Amino acid sequence: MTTAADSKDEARLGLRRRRVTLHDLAKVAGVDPSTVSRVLNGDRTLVVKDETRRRILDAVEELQYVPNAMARGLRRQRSQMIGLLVPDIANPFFPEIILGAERVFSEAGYRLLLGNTSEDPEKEHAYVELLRSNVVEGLMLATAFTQDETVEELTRLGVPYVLVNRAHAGTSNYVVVDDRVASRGTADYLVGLGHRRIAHVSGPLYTETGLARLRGYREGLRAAGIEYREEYVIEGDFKEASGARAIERLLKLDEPPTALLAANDLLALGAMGACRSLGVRVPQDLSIAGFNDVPFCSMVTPALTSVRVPRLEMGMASARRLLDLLSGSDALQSPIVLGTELVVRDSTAPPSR
Amino acid sequence: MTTAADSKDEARLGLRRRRVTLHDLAKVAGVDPSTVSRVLNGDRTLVVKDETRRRILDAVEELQYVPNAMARGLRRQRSQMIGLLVPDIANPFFPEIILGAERVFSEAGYRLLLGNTSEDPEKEHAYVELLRSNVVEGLMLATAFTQDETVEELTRLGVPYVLVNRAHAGTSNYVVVDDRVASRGTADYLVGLGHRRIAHVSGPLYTETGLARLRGYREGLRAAGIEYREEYVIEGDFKEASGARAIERLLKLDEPPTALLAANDLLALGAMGACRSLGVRVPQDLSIAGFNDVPFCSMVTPALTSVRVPRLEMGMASARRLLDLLSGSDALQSPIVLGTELVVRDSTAPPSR
DNA sequence: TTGAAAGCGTTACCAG
DNA sequence: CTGGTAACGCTTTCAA
Repeated sequence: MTTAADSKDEARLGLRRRRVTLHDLAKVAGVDPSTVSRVLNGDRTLVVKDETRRRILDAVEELQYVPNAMARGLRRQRSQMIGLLVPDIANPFFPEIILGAERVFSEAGYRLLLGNTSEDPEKEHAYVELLRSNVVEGLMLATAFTQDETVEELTRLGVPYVLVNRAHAGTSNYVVVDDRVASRGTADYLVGLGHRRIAHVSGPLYTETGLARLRGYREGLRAAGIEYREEYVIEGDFKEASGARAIERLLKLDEPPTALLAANDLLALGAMGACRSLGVRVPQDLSIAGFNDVPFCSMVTPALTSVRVPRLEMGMASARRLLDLLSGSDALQSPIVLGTELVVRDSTAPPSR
Repeated sequence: MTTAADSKDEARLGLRRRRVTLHDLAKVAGVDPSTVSRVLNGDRTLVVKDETRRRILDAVEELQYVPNAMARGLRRQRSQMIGLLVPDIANPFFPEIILGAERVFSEAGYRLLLGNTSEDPEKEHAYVELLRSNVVEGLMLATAFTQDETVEELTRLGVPYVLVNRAHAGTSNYVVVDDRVASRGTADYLVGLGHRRIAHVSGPLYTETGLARLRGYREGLRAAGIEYREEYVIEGDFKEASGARAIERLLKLDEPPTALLAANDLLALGAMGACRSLGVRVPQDLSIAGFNDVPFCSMVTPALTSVRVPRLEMGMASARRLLDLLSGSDALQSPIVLGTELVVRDSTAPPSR
């Protein structure tokens, strides 16, 4: 018992005392380390005498024992960590995805290693190495601009990964929304308001999302019997500035549009800003709709009509899928497609002309 | 050489082949594992024959060897990981802090484990355990509502940690801005515009930041010889709704204020929203200033005047301090206080009455 | 029901 | 300059 007491004093002493190991604990409890391990891992198959268990648990309390995760990980070949890669945490699209993932993972006893790739392929690759070095057991990629190369490398390595908000031909482990259908829905809505001259600022057309949203737009117009006008479609880059630039060009046309379907909220916001400085009123002179429904949509004036993407759900679903993969369920599951919803606010109205 | 070739074929085969260890590598290179280790760790003191080095490096390429981080960590007693705790990633105040920290840490070869505490003391405590279990080497706490208990426990344990945007008596390892001075600056500015009836929606008064900003406000008024009016100060909780509630009460007063100094941007935004629905024009009828300058300040209409807090810098400085701590520099450093700047936008103007 | 021993994949020390 | 060997702290057979 003196051992225990001494240790306690040591603990009070504080600062950087040697870590308590299973060994110390076993000595204090008067049993073998392996027995301690069994008790601590709640091994239900092996039965342990009640009194022994008691003694061990007491010792744990006494010594404030916490197992060393690296030793355990090395032995078990599991780190209990997941890597989550995002292109830019500051982009309001991602935090909720992270939140959703964190919720599911922490519930399952996994920790989250966060990586901001800044859309840099090298950084991205560094995180693949992390997987190979057993730092993480799986990877969640929320990086839309990802080099396909990375995805292919992961597939080749045969390691567990899931794609968030992005599809890929080589896998079915991804969670997305149907961008085409959602975009089509917004187009339909604008048509329903009475608009005929509807423009579109797209995302980069080398991204899946950019393309799909453009397709949805075209589909909506076609269904309404509205002729496609090339000058009404401008390729942007998902950032504010290109939305502003687009609107400036559109308003110079002989027949300017009465509505704008932007491929994301930032583009819409940029467009709104440009309208303000040009003295064009939204929605009276021009209706604007965005995509993603990031938090600021409801904060700007006029509040922005947008497509709600269930980001929290997306993060959670992706995490669950990855967990499935990790538990070795080899059953090939199909991609997960989540539903969207058009949130109508104040930036859209019937055309006044 | 056959071994190497075989391994290569195995690699092409892909899927879940056994990990390559230092042993395999040593065999292929025809040297002892310890020699490989020396070469790979770039030990400059020990000299290695060029040809040996060459052979080893070739083998690394050949086998695509990546060291096992857990084995290394166990041996070296270092995980190369830092835990970063935030109360809520979705709060726009935090992403940039995370970004700054990530930048510094990844440069230094550390990885970031992200923890969302949701202001839940239990979760917070779970992350302290992570430290004790050697998962992370240090902790960065960006949680303003943190129980003091946690900080004290960390101090007692003698482990490396740093506080972000929050001071604490028991330590000098924190990075903050001078909230009082910044708040005072905004008050001075409003006074300078000609306002005399200036109200304040504070943060929770059990937070350091909440208190300090209130003090700055009072100081500014006192310096201008403006009498303190109790009914002009309302305690909020840093969230939109309480900003709205506050403004409703303030506008019912016999002498409603002509300016509002909000303790953060969310409060200011809530106030702005309430003004809109009450038909009160900003800034003509009421000037509003916020605090933190989160990204949406420049996006709302009218754009919100606010105090810029160097969040990226804050994340970086905190990370650097933690790195210092980790490298065992025992030199007691003083707290880091970063400068702020008032960003004047469209939500503030001279009083019209 | 418990103990002993053999690793997990590294690194660091000591010989040679 | 390089090889052997003993840990790091834990889990998991295999015996007893």
